[in-house]
Order: sequence, then C-alpha cells, then structure tokens
Amino acid sequence: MMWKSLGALRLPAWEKEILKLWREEKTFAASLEQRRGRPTFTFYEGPPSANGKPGIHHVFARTLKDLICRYKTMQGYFVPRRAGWDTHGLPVELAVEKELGIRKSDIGTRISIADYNKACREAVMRYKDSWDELTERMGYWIDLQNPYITFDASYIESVWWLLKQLYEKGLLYKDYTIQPYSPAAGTALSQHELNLPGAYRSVKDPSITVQLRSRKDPQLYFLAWTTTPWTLPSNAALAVNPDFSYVEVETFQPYTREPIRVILAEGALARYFPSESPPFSPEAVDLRTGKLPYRIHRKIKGEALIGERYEPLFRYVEPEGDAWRIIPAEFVTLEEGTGIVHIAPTFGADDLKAARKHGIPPILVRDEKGNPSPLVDKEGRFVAQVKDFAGRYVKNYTNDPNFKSVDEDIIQNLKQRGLLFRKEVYEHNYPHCWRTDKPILYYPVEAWFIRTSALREKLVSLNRQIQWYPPTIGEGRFGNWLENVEDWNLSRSRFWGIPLPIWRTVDGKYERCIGSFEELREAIEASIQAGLMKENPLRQPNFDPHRPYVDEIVLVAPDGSPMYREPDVIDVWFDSGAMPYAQQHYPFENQDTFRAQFPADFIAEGVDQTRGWFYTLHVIAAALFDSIAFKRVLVNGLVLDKEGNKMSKRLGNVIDPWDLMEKYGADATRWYLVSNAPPWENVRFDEARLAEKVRIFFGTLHNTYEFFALYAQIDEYEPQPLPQVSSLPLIDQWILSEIEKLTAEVTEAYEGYFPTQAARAIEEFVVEKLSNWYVRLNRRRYWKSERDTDKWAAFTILRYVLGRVAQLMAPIAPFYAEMLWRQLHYPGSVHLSDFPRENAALRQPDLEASMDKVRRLASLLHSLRKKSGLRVRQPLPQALVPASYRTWLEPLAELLLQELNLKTITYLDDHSEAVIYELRPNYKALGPKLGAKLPHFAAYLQTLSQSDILHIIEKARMEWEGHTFTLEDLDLRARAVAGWLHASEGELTVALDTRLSPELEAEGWARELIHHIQLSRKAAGLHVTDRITLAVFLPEPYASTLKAKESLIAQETLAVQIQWLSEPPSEPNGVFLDAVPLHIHIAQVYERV
RNA sequence: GGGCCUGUAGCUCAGGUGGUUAGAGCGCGACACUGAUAAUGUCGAGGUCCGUGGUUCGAAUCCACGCAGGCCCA
Repeated sequence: MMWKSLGALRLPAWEKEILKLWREEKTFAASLEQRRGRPTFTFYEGPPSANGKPGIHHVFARTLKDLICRYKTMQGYFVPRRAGWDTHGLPVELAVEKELGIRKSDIGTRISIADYNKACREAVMRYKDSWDELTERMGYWIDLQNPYITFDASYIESVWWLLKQLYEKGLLYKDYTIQPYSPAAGTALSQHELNLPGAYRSVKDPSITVQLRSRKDPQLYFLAWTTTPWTLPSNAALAVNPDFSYVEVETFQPYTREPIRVILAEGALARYFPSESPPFSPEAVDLRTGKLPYRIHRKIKGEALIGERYEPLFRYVEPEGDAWRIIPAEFVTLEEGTGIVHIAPTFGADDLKAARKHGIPPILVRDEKGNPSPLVDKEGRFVAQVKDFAGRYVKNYTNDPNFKSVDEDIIQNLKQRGLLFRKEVYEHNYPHCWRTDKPILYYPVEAWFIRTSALREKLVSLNRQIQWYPPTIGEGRFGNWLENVEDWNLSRSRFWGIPLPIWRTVDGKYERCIGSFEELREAIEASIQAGLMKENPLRQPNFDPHRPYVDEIVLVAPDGSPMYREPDVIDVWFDSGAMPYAQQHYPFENQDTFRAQFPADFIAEGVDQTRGWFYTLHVIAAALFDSIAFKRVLVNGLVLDKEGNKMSKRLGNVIDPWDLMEKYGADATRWYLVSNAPPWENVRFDEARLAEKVRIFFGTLHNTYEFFALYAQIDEYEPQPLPQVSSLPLIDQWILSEIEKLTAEVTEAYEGYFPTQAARAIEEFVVEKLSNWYVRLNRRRYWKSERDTDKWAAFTILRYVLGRVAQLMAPIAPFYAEMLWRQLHYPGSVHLSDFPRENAALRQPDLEASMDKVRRLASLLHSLRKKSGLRVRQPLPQALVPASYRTWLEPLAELLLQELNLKTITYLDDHSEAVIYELRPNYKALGPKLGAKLPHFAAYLQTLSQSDILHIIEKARMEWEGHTFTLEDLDLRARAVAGWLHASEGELTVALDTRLSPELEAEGWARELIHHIQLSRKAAGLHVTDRITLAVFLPEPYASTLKAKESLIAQETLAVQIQWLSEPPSEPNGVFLDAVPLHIHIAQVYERV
C-alpha cells in the first residue's frame, strides 16, 4: 500500500484535483442518492441576483450553508439543495437603464417595454456563469443544473396563485401611500432617486405658526407649526406627544392684539415667549422683537388633549369621516415648532400613518370620474374646490418668472383672519427631482397592499417557533419589527417584475384577481366572446406572463364593460418569499415534494435579510399556510475590511474571492471565515490572518500527515483495526480519549449551529494535542528500526486519528478533508462517510486531566531551565513535586523525564520542609457565609506560619472568630518548594534540582559534542543514514571523560570509528564545548556493495 | 430618532450561572532542536478589560447612563 508524500502544502492545486475527482465520481449526486429515503433535512437557498459578480460576502454565507448541509448529509439525512436566481427588481432595471442610456420615462416611448424587458432578462443572468464557477470552485454543493428562476412562467404562475389566495382572504387591497412625487416630471420617484447626489438642496421656505380654534372654547387655540402652508387646507388632525407636558397660556394675538389663550408644549414655550413676560397688556406686544406678554394659565398632560376637537383653518370640503381631532403620535418632538403637529394625511407619510392609526379621514375631493383625489392635482395645482387658490401651483413648477408663491397668499389669508401667530423664514434641506430640478412633493400614489398589520399577532407567535442563531436577532431586530409591522406595499410602478394579476373596470366597480394561467385562459375566452379581445395568447405554447403582454389582455366584467390590468408589478421581495412554493410550481405540480420540504429545516443569510427575505418568507407562510417557513436560521454578519470599514468599490477595499481561491485555496478561505469569529458577528477580513490559518492549521495538519506517510511508506505499513486499548501505552490511550472528546465537542458545535466552535476545537486538537504532543513525543516509535507491535500501534493510531480529523473537518474544509481521507486509504469519499459518533468507551477523563497537568508541568520546568541557563542537552538529576502528585504523575512520568532530560522525579512528603504551603479562603464557598468579613479572614490566613498551616492540614479544620471551617472552605496550595529553583502556576508547583554530578556533566558534554558533530554532518551535506569516521581533538579532562562515552557518541552520530587525537586534526570548528574550542573532523564512509 | 450588534495585548479573537495572577494565536524579542528541517519546540516582554456611576465581601462578567464603530429601519 502506497503512502504518498505530497510535499509542501499547495491547497489550490490539490483542490483542483479534488474538483476533478468529484466531477468524475459525481460525488455530490452520490451523497444525495445514498441518503434517498432517509429523513429529509430541508434547506432553502435564498436566491441571489446574478446581475452582479459574486463577492467575498457571498462566499461567507455560502460556506455556512454548505457546511451545515454537508454535516447533515454525513449524519444520514437526505438534504436536497437547489440553486435559485432572483431575477426581477429595481437594481436590474436601473442597471439596464444606465446601460441603454435611457430614463424611466423613455420606457414605452423610446424603447418598447418588450425590448426593455428583454434587455433586463438578459442582463440579469449575465454573471450566472461567473456565479456557477465560483460556486463550484469554493466547494458549495448545490444543484446548479436545475435552478429555480423567478422569471420563469411556472414560477410566476405560483406567485399569482399565492396572490389570489391573499386576495380571497381579504389580505390584498388597494389604497394609496405617500411617495416622493415630481409634479414637473409627472412621476413618482424612488427612494433611490432621492439619494442621488444633489437631490437634497438647501432652500428657504416660510415657516408659520397657526392658531386652530378649540371647538369647546372659542377663546382657546392650539398652536401648530408648518413649513408647508399649502398643506393647511388638507389638514385633518393635530398630533401631540402623549408624554409631553403642555401649557395653556394667556396672551394676545400678535397682529390683532385681541386677548387669546393658546396651547403648546411646555418645552416649546421658550421658543415663543420671552423668559420674562412684559407687562400683561396688549400695548406690550412687540411684533419686531416677537416679545409677547403672557401668563401660564394651567398645565395639561399631552394625553389629556387627545380627542379634543378644533375648527379647521379652511373648510373647502367636508371630510368623509371624523376629522379635526387631536391624536397622539410618537414622532412629535420639541426640536422645532410647538409640540403640536399639523397632520395632512394626503401629503405626508408619517401623517398618513398616524391618521390611519387613529381613524382620521384624509381630506379628499371627487374628480370628474368620481374618484377621490387630493386637493392638489398631479401637476401640482390646487383643484377647483379650493376656491380661494384654485389652479395655483403650490411650488414653482412652471418656469414663470412672475410666479407668486401661493404660500404667501395663504399666510395673508390667515393673518387677516387672526389665525396667524408667527411667521418666519426657514432654511432646510429639501429633496428635488433630479430630472427637473424642481422640489418634489410627498403625494398620494395608489398602490396594492398586503394587510400584514392584521396578521401581526400570528406573525409574532409563529416567530417563537423559529430557532434563531443568534437568538437575539429573532427576539430583537426581527421580533420588534413584527410587533410594529405595517401593511406591505406590494406595488412598484416599474416594468421588469411579476405583474399584478388583477384586472379592474375603469370605474373600479368590478375587479378580478387571477390565480392561474388556466383561469386567465378561460377569462380571455369570455372576453373574446364579448368582443373585447381577438385572440387568446394563452393558447400559444410559450406564454410570457410579463409586461407588456399581460397589459394587452383585457377581460370582461359581469356588466360587459372592459377590465384592464392594474399596471403595477409587485415588489421583488415577494418573488423570493414565494420561493418555497414557486420553486415547486406549487400547487400546480409537485404537491408531495412541497409537503415533504416545507417548512425548511434550515436557511442561512446575511443579517440584512431580516427585513428582506426572512420577513417575506415568514409573512407568506403565516398568511397562507398558518405556518413558519423555516425552523432554523443562521444569520451571518457583514464582511468588512480589516479596518472595520464596509467593502465598497469606491474605497477600493473589495476582496475578490477568486484571488483568495487561487492564492490560498477555498478550504483556507472557508476555514478562516468560519473560525475567525462567530458567523453573526461582522468579520474583519484580513488576508494576513488567512495566511496565518493556512500556515498554522493546514500546515501543521499536513506536516502530521507527511510525517505519517514518510515512515508508513518506509515500513510498508498496512492498515489495521485499533488494537485492544488497554494494551496500548498511556499516551496512545490519551490521544484516543482526546479524539473522542473532540468528536463530542465538534458534534455539539455543529448541532448548535456554531461552526466557529467546531473549527476552533479542531485547530486546538490538531496543533496542540496531536502534533505538538502526541507526534512529537512519539517520533522515536516511528523511525526506530524494530518493526514491532508498538510501532504498528503507533501507525494505526495516527491513521485512525487523522481519519477522524478528516471527517470532523469535512463540512468546513471539504477539499483537504477529502484528500486526507483518500491518502489514508479509507474507502470512498469522506463526504459519503457517516459522521462519527463519540465512542464513550475510549474516553478517560482522568487521563485527559493528568496529561493536561503533565504538559503544564513540562512548561514550568522549561521555564526553570531557562532561568538556570542550563540547556536541555544537559541532563539534570531531578524534579521535585509534592507527594500528592504521585497518583496522576507517576504513570506519565517517563514523558516528562524524556521531554525535560531529567533523571528522576522526587515526590516530597507532605511534611517535608521543602514544601511551602499557601492557604487562602475558598471565596466561592465562604463568600455567602462570611460576607463583609471575608477580606479580614483572608488577611488572617496570610499571617499563619507554615507550622500553623501544617497543623490545620492535619486536623482538617480550623477556627476563626467563632467560625469553624473545614478544608472545603479553604484553598490550600503547595506554592513553592523551598531551597530549590521553583515555579508555580495555578495549583501546580514544581522545583528543579540543577546540581551536576561529574557523571551528569560528562553526559552533558557528550550530548554537546554529539550536537556539534551532527551540525558538521549537516554542513557536509550528509544524509541522516550516512555512516562516518570521526576524528576529535580535545584537551583534558574532556578527552578522557568523553572517551568513556564513546559508544553513545558513535551510536548517535553513526560513526563507525572514532579517533581521539592528541593533536588538532584541523582548524578549530569555531564552536565550543564548555568554552573549550572543538576540533572535529568527519569523513563519510562509502560502503561497498 | 428607533431597534439590534460590537468594544479585552500592536493585530484577530477566547473568557457557562460574578470568585481574587484576565487567556490563546499572530507579530515582536530571546533561545532550543538533525531521525517532521522550506519542518518543529520552548521561554519572555506586551492589558486603566471603552468611560462614569451603581449593586456586591468581591465585577471583564450584573444594572444604569454615556462614548465610539457597525447594521437595519425611520
């Protein structure tokens, strides 16, 4: 059997070979096939959009997905994994607009919607190959051949079915929402367009404080502040903060000097009134300085104002409901204004939200078609019903140089009526339309909503069934979001998306939601019958349910009138949230598969998906299936650069995953990302750390394998089962116990979706326990010349342990694990093997603890050697430890002697004067008992003499200030060994005897000489097995002393002959033995064949 | 403005239920080692545990308020 040396670590090259192997052996398919029929572990792939190249953060998320799926597969689950592509949406459209050099308004005019959507369809899959290649290269096992694609007709049909279910449950409705709108351009703007540079500009607007008269008390006014006087005719309510304190103030109307009383927030008082009131008379009103006489009449809690009614400033239309009341709103602050906020539900998003919450109707008129519309039309002009200002533009949307602001006229109007309290000019940043440079309006736009607010309780309670990793995201970020969830605006006035399958008559009297292609086909037939359509596009084989084709479909209403499709497409987030159903074309096909794979056992995405995919999956499942969509979710943080900055093209700190694959390998990258920090924390990506992982972990692991392969090959080792454990040396029993412990730890970590802990445990085991202790201390067993059972056991155990490591690491580092597994001649692929279970019979916790202490003792002794200045080559007579160590140390003592080059270990009797004890309180035990007296007791213990302490040990109890303590209450430590060079760490203490006998000194000299001879051998380029002849010159007494050690020297240096010269054979070698210059001459012996 | 996360050595990170010498790796410095040598090992120097208060006999750990960075949402 061949045990191949693979040479120095070359992960990228090996990974490519493994990829080839996997392709040839179809290992991924086999891993699924092998588990078919076993319990299913369902994973959902969150679809990425392929209109951009994959980045390092995708590698991070995909590593987590992959490793859990691989782990579950090895555990015996059937884990189907299907790739998916998110294909619709604004980012795609914007990219295409940019490429084609067009604007939204050009779509349908300069370019047909059909051509435009064709361009989108192509653009969105542009980087699919790049994604596929990286997916394969990084070792992410997922079915790329048969992905679900959100633009597929079958996918869309399922989405339509879902929408119809929502519609039938009354959860889908049409309403309006306030959006940024450009009257000059005649179009709504997206949030994205508002974020374009230059959109926000500093402008000066009038800022006025107005008086709204209380219905209860004609002398009393509520003061409200606004920077948009043109919205005052649309006022429907006033909002106060229920937690604020308000005051009713007696004062004078600044322009009429009539006595009035006004209400405003106490915190806003200073903004309107001087700290000291002038004499309380109308003459004291000073309009120039704004100084008003006033008297505080009473204080009112904000809450008490709620429900109060007032007279509107303008009454052009009667509201269709209970308007002009005071409502509470949390967004009311004291930063500006009066602490009472004017609410115009038709022109403010917050306003609309608060109004809806408290049943305030918007101020609307009926247009010529009888449809409700706001008081400002789509061109930005007041409608006819606003008699005083009809036809006036609310902002300068014409380029008329003589434009007169309607705001000024409104202000004049109010002033004349004594309802203006103050007027100022206000400079602030206000968004402008990037195309027309005109200020935008916040304007009501019709949209379709999902009534998620009605599902709130269900969403919250279902969320409790989801296991979040980490839990805080589920409770905090996601949970809070659900508790405050608002209706989901599904509409997008765009082109490349899933069209809303809703048809309506012009007057809105009839409406129909379509839930399948079959239903649509039949509806079109009816329409053809009615003469509204000529042919049925659904009779064509490849019906494309996108715009513009669906727009051309006209259905017939029960009264024979035509129904047109609602022009919007839906929010692309609905697409991805529909993935559990739509990827199966449910319910039209695959009903059984769907049921078997819903909900998902596991998903994993970035934390930015909390309100994205996690939310949409949850909403759709809760609304339509009364279920969660996923049982467990592993959330990953961002990948930042090493300074903690977000990666961006602009900063040029983007990491190209391909570079990492080529330079370090996929395994190294995966291992780094997983082991560096918990997944849900942001990773600061530092290439130097990645390189370090390669060197330390993979390097050490690989060297361990190379070590094994080197000697296994020389000795033609044949794999064997583990020998009877009790027959093995303790160190073998120890490493076997440790690998079982590691197995348990790693399993627990994977089960807890905390792969970081698994990776770290494996690292610690490989580097510290396996390489640095087990292999290092056992080297001789591998290269010794006897081929005995001891040597065979050493091979068997090392192969066993390495094989186990390969299995444990396989989910995270699938390539190297595979290579190691195969090089060790285990059957098949490591990914087809069963994940190991802890074999508890091999565990020996006592031995683990003992070895741990031995290793710490070794470290202490090394430290002492360092202090003594005696190198390890010089044998020393003994180490001294307290007698109590004997039970655990004696069986392992040989390891310590060998490692430290010591002759013996001496156990000092408890009463030996050499041992010094330190006695301290056991804080944990005594804290509750003694409380504040504890520090005194600790100080008392410090004062005790050694004989006092020995006395306490003997009696096993002590008394202090009326308390009786047992040894349990005390922390007794052998702290030092008096009279020797000693060191302590924690509860361990050890001393080193550094006295050199002539014999020990001689041995030290011999080892020193051997060392120099070995160096000479190496300098001469000799192989480790080459024989030499040796000539040495040394003065007395060294020569005669070392002659006595001749056989040792000859044996260690492979010298067939040693000449002890009386004259130097050569120049001194430049090295010294105990400060005496050495003359060594070596010559290689060529054996005749 | 709201929610959540993070803050420990120069860097990347550990530090269940509070317990008295706060750890690791890298880096740095010194050294050891021919049978893993383009490998390996050992030792050492590095810390106001972000700050301020509080609870407690005792706080990196619990509480409050801040500060800084990040994400998501307004």
